[in-house]
Amino acid sequence: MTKQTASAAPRKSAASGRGKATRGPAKTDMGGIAPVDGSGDVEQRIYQSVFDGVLNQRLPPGTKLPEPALCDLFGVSRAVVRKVLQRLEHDHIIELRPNRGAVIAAPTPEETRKIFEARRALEAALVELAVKRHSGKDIDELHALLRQEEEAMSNAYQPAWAQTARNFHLRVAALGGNPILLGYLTELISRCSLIVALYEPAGNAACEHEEHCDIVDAISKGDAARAVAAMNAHLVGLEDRICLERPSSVKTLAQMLNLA
Amino acid sequence: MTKQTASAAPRKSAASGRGKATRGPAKTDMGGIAPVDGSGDVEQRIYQSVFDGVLNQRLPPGTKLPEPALCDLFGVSRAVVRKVLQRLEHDHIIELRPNRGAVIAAPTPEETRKIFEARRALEAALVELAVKRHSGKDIDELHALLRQEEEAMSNAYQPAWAQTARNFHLRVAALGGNPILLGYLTELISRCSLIVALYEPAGNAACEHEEHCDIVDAISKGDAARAVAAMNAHLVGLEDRICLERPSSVKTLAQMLNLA
DNA sequence: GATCGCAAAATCGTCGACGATATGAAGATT
DNA sequence: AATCTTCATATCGTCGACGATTTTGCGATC
Repeated sequence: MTKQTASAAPRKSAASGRGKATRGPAKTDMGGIAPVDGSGDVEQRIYQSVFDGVLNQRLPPGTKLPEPALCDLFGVSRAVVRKVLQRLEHDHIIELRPNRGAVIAAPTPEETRKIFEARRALEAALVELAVKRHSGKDIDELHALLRQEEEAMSNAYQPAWAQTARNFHLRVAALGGNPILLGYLTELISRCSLIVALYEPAGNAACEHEEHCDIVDAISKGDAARAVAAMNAHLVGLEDRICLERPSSVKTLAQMLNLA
Repeated sequence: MTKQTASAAPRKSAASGRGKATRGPAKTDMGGIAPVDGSGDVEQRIYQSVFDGVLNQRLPPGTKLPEPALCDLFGVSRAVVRKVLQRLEHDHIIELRPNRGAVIAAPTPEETRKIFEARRALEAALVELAVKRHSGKDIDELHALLRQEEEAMSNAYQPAWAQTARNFHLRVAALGGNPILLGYLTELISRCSLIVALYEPAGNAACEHEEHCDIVDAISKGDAARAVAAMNAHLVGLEDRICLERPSSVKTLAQMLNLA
C-alpha cells in the first residue's frame, strides 16, 4: 500500500487554514469514488482514490469528475482538487478539457499500441541494465515476488493479482538502477493497467506468471539477450491478449456515446 | 468581448476577470527573466521565459523564483503562476520545496549521468524505429536541418546552435513514430540542454555536426545497427565532453552556498 | 565580540467569491 | 412536429484575502 506515484520525495503540503472537513454527500454521479482511509495527506488520498476507482472499473472512461463534487467528497477547497487533477492529467489518467471539466481518459486502440511499443522499448533497456547490475540478493527478492504472485493467483481476485504483477515489473525495472527510466516506466505501467482494466482482465494469470519466471531465470543467469527477448515476448503476448479479447465491445460504444 | 480565443491545442485558458495588467517593477533579484513578446497565452509565456532564462544562463541553479515577483512581472494572479510552477517542477526545470518556494534545479553529477543514460536508451530505441519507418522525404528534411546546423555553426552564437541541435534530435526521434517516447525524450533533451548550459557550452559544434551527419547517413542507408551505434557514440561523446570540461567549477561552489 | 532568542517581514498554502463559458431545457417559429 | 432561439443552470478560470510557516533583522545576554 505504498505510494506508487513515481515521485517519492517532494509531495508534501502543509494543511493550514481552518479545517472544515465535513460537508454534504455527493450529489452527482460517479459512485465509484472511495474516499479510502482518512490517513495521510489529502492530495495523495484523492489521487489514489481516482486511480483505484479506474483500476477497479468503478470509473469507466468518459466519467466526469466535477470539481465541486470532489471538493464535497474530500472536504477540501477547489485549489487542492485542481492541483490533483492537473497531476492526474499529466499521468494520462484523466483528460482535462478547457472549460469543460475532467473525464476519465479513454485510450484509443492506436494509443494503446503506442503505449505498449513504448513500454517494450523501456523495459528492454531496463532489463538489459538489470542483467548487468543485479546482485544475488536481488534475485532472491524477485523469487519472493514470484511466490507472492502464485499466492495471489489462487485468490482469483483480479486487482490483487494485477498489483503483484505491477510490483514484479517495477522491481525488475528498479534493478536497472536508473530512476528516470524507472519513473517513465511507472507512468506507462499505470496507463497499461488502466487499459487492462478497460478491456477486461480475463486473467491469464497463469501464463503471465510463467513468463515472469522465464525473465527472472534469464536475469539470474546473466543472459542479457534472452532476458530482453523474454521480456519482449511477455509484453507482446500481453498486448495481443488484450487487443484480441475485446476489439470493440459495448464499453467502447458507451465511450462514444459519452464523447459525442 | 471577443478575447482572442485562438485555441491551438490543449494548453488554453480563458482570461476572465478584470485585467489589472500593470504593476510596479520587480523588487527582488532574478534579473534574468525576459517577459518576451506579449503574444500568445500567458502560461506558455511564463514557462518559456523561465526556460529561456535557464538556457541562456541568466538564471543559474539555485535562483529563487518567488511567486509574487512573477505575478508582478506578468500581471497575473498567483493561481496561474502556481500552475506554471507545477509544470516546471514536473519537467525538472525547477525544484518546489514545500513552504520554501521554487528554485532553479541544480542537477548533480550523479543525476547527470542517469539522465544521459536514459537519453541513450530512448534515442537508441527511437533511432531503431526511425530506420524502419522513415521515408525518402524524411531524409531530405534531415539534410535540410543539417544545412541549418552549418549555418548556425558559423554564427558562433551558442543558444542558436543549441536550438538547431535540439531540433535535429527531436526530428530524428519523431521519425520513430511514437509520440510517447518522443515526449519522454523531449523532456530529457530539455534537461540535457539545461545541464549543457550549466557546465558551459564550449561549443564543440563542428564535431557534433559531423556525428549528426553520420547518424543521418546510417538511417538513410537503412543500417539500424550502425545508426544506433552512431547515436550512442554521439551521446557518449557529448557526455564526456561535458563532464570532463567542468568536473567541479566555481558554479558548483556557488550552488553549495545557495543550498547550504 | 560572538551567540542566542525574539519579533517583524516575506512567502507559501488554502479558501471563498466573482465573472465567463459550456451545457441543458423550455419556448417560439417555420 | 421538428428546428432554431433564448434563457437558466452547472461548472470552470481567475482573483484577492487570510492564516501558517519560514526566513531575516535586531537586540539582549554571556
